Amino acid sequence: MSHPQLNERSLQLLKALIERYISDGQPVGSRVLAKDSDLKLSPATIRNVMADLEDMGLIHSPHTSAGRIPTVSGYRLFVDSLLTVKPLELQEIARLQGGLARIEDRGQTLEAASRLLSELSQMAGVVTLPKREMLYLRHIEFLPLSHSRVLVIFVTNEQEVHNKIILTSRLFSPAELQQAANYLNSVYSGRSLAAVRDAVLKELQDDREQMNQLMLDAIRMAQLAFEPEEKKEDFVLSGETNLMGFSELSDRDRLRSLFEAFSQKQGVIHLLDQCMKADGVQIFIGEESGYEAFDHCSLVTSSYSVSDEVVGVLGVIGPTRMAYEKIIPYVDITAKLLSAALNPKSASPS
Amino acid sequence: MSHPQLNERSLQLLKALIERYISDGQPVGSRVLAKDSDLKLSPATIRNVMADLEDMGLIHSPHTSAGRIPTVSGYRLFVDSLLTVKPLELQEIARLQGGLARIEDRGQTLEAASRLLSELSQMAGVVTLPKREMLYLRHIEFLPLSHSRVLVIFVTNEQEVHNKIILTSRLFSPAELQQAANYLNSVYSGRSLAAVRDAVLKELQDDREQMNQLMLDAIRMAQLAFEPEEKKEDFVLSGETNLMGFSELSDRDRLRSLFEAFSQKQGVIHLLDQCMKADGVQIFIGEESGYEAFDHCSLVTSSYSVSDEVVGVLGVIGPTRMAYEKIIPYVDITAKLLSAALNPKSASPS
DNA sequence: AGTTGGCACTCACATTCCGAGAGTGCTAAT
DNA sequence: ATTAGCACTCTCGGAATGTGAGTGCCAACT
Repeated sequence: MSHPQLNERSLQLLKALIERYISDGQPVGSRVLAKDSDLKLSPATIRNVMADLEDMGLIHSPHTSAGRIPTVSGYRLFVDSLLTVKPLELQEIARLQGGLARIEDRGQTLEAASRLLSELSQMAGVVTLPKREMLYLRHIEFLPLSHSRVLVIFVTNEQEVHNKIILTSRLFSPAELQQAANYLNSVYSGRSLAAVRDAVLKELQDDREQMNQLMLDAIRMAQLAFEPEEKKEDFVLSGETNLMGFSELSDRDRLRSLFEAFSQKQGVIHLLDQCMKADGVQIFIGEESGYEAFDHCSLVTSSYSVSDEVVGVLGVIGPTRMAYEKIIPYVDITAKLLSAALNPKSASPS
Repeated sequence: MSHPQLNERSLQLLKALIERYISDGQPVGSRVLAKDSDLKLSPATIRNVMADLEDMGLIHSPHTSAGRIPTVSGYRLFVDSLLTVKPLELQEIARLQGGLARIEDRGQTLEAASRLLSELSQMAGVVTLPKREMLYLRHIEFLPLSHSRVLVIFVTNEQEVHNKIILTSRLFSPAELQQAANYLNSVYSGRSLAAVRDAVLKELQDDREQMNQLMLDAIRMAQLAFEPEEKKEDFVLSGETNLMGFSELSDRDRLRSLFEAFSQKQGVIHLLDQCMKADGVQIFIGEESGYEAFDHCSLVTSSYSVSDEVVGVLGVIGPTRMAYEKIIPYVDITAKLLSAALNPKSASPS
């Protein structure tokens, strides 16, 4: 067979080439690769193999007389089958844990996680806010504003406060609002917001007969309060400026469209949402993400959870040429630490 | 006198030169200036004047055979004494007003103002969050969390909800917390947070005798809730990416340090705080701001107010070479519109 | 058949070298 | 005081050139 094929040796060379390129940033030529890899082969042989790899679309050369650099498929094969990740040392983990645990405010915890990611990776770190739906309701409160506007305040998961202004059909007295809140608290407290919403809808459809006016009002307000809001989704980004240092992104237009994507938020959120389904570490390389602004970036993500429910995603954004073997464990451990920090503390015997 | 002096003519030429440079971005030579200005002077004469202006440090040439560009002092003189701002057309104002008025959520209003600034100017817009101190308290509420942690929720100015977790000295029952909140609401509602804090401190010092335990507890909690937090200050930034288009900022390191300043926030906040004292439009040109990252930027700001109290600052950030005569009225009007949008609506006869 | 040395060839990149153009400062004339 | 004239300086763009890295292919070797 003169057809290109992926034998053990070519894979080994591909691996060596990509590792070299990741650490150097320079196209890798046959000569350096010959010295770099353990294989005892001459540059000429390596050239043959490299030609095969190029035919298979795993590497390419930017111009005739330069070495080769990995393509997206090359990176993909690399991270899927060739990569050897180094697990972190326990000592290191303990150190990181210290930075995340025991922060009172939730927003600050997320920010700390994001900053942690960016500092570890020297690239950009991102953490989505927890999906509202997945949080469980702890307490709800209504506060009358002017006219028939009512401020709804609800607390979830011990710490987080959300608020929203709703327009009610008629004017309610403070006492009425208080009663409505009491009712809702007694019935729905402890359930997830998604569950509450479903239950509320069902109540409204099913049996209006046996409900008194108070309950009906309360339910109606709850419906308004918990109707889904697309706009509210958000993420915390840190270390964006680190990305300006990388030559592959320092092109004016690329950098600009990347930062524009960051401030539009919407596209990034959509991309991150996709990562919530899969568990474990997930990777998008270059164009794989489908967002033009991310064409020259890779995204390494992992989801995090509260009470065993996946509620959000965090990750690292950097140039496709990144040290995946380090970034992957970083993202992995940060996701676990963040989950631990957000979870209701286990009962601690004093 | 052969000494350089600032007569009417040289000022007129300086003005023409700066206007030309702002619109073109190219160093301005004697020839173009001769044609540009209304003065009937030969290039040679202009050259003499320009040499004088250079001696006075108002302009300088980047190299021997280029035209002149304004220095910081040149710009300063320009904006202080030479600038002719065009007031906006009423029609234009009405259009802008539409975008800002009638947004329910306060956070969104600030964001809208920031975006408005960046869109009008095609540069970056910034709006500080209102100073907490200046807001008046509308309602306060305590919610027990685990152990002796208490979630304090307080509403200010009709719409804004703040919250904070405090650690109390002992465990309080929900009923006790309710009573404390009732007490505080009855006594302090309607006053500014700063006033509340002062009053609370005074209460604690003055006459412990005639207070019952309940009031004392309430006061203590209020003290914890309202103690000043430096960290909470923040601003809303939009259109940062517009800045990447300007050649004078496209230098990698400059751009990076600028964006780093944006994400550090602290320095920017400090700078903006200084603008709160002066009223009317205020301008920092280049190094005047004292922050290295802003060396090549100008900042045009104005303060905005709620209930006739200055509570925050907004402005535009761009390269020193900006169309001040347009930006100044933009910033001015946006500040006024934002103040109007935030103020308690005047009673509207339906 | 796979591997290797040799060799001609191709490019990107840095360096150098003009030439053109813009703009200045100075001086002498008005 | 203003201006025309002139020599001079300096940047910028393009062309020419050399260098070095790296390739592809072929023929020879194992």
